[in-house]
Amino acid sequence: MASATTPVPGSPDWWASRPPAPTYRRGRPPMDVDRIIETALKLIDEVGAQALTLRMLADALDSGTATLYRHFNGKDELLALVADRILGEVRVPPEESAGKSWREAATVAAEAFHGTLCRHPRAVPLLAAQVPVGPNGLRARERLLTLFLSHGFSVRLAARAYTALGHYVTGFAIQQYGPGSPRPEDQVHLRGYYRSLDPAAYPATAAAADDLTSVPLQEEFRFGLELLLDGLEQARLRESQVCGDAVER
Amino acid sequence: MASATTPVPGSPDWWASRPPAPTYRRGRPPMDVDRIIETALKLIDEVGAQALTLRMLADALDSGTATLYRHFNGKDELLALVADRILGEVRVPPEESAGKSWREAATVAAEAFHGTLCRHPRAVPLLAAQVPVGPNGLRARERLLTLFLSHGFSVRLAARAYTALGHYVTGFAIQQYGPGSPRPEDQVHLRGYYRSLDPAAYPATAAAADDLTSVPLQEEFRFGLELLLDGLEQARLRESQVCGDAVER
DNA sequence: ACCTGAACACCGTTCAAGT
DNA sequence: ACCTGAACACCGTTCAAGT
Repeated sequence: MASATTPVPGSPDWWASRPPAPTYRRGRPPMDVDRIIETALKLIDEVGAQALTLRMLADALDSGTATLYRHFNGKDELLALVADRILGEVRVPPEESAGKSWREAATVAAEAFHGTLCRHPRAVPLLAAQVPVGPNGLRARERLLTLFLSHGFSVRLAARAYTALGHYVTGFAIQQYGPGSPRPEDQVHLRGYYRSLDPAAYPATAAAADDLTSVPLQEEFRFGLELLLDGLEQARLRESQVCGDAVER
Repeated sequence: MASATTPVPGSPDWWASRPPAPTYRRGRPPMDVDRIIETALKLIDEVGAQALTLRMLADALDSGTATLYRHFNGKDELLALVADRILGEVRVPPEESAGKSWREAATVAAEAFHGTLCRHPRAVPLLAAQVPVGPNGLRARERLLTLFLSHGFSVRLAARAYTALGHYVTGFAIQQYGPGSPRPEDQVHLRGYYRSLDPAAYPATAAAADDLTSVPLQEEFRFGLELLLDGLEQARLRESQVCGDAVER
């Protein structure tokens, strides 16, 4: 029943089959694989994950493509490692969340995640492509789940809240930075496009042209986030009314 | 200021530069480009957009790769056409929305969109990668905006509601069907993985392992959608309280 | 006028030969 | 034991030669 094939890079099985700590072989410095990932991320930020070439990466490292294969088994593995590397950049100040409500803390966490994605726009498709289960992905998931649980969410609702928030942030970022809209000034282009449409055929779109495009994306992100949190607030109230039990104090 | 380069396939400029009607040249039947897209979609459903090869497509059409270039300028253009083709599959029964509330109608629309994405799981990255401004994308946007406007939403709120819903559906689908989780049985794998984690290091994730993975994804989709609609309902109430004016009847 | 075989530059990947 | 030049199969794309 269980397949004997190599696990898909980025999948749970793949991460589980990796050496637990960053592959310290013998007494050599651990610079190797980290430096490759760091350089790959820098190149991806410049040209995009699609356009990144192993030859390009090898050149930047003053090496050859064959050498890269001593540290990972192909480009897919490299991209999975880079994706988790980016997740490791998300910084949520833990001291802040102490005195704050779950809602404030969730807002800070979602915006920290979104901010990190904004710093690596060309890498967003990497993050959106799969459920992040690398070490840094696990850490982020754990932190967010703990946040909800510690504020009285049931396990069930906490799990759903995490998934909904994660989907929203990555979904938003990929539409914001997808390959179809690489330039920031595309909003203006898009507005002109909506305006130029036949008002008879597209009355609503033409009327909403400005509102569809003029809103700063940061503000738009906040708006959708507030919608989700409003909904979560109601779900939590419903839950505590029906069951009357908080999971923990 | 304006660049003289070829517009990016899938961008507004690119769509605008295309022949408005499906390129009827002379009196030849319009089967050509449509048949290519149809065949490409079938192949993408089987092997994924990444693995689709122009040679593979040409073979399936009993032709050569060079012939394909007579109908579009490269693979990116083909993929943009396929993406809009998929959007054209979304069917929202218009008669249904007549007697329904905006909330019911929005639910039907979101689930129709989600259902279409579920029928083409391997093509989802195509849809998530950019703002859809092809003819079918425009049609869907127009329909949804009209829905909100006709139920008293302000233009501003309607635009944001559309964006939030669209982000949610595509964001959800890409996480559901991304290349990292191609198989349906991966949920079970993922649960085993969460359970196998060190409970000391990941107490919340281990505790929520079942809730993170056992929920049917269809139900999970509904849950997040309800959250969004709850939030929209509140935003609409706030809006009508403050302004006191409905846009139209 | 339209189609296409054959080539081109380049990709990810492999391996035998180096040190 | 570790590295890597050089090759391999194959990709998207082009163009001169066919009909």
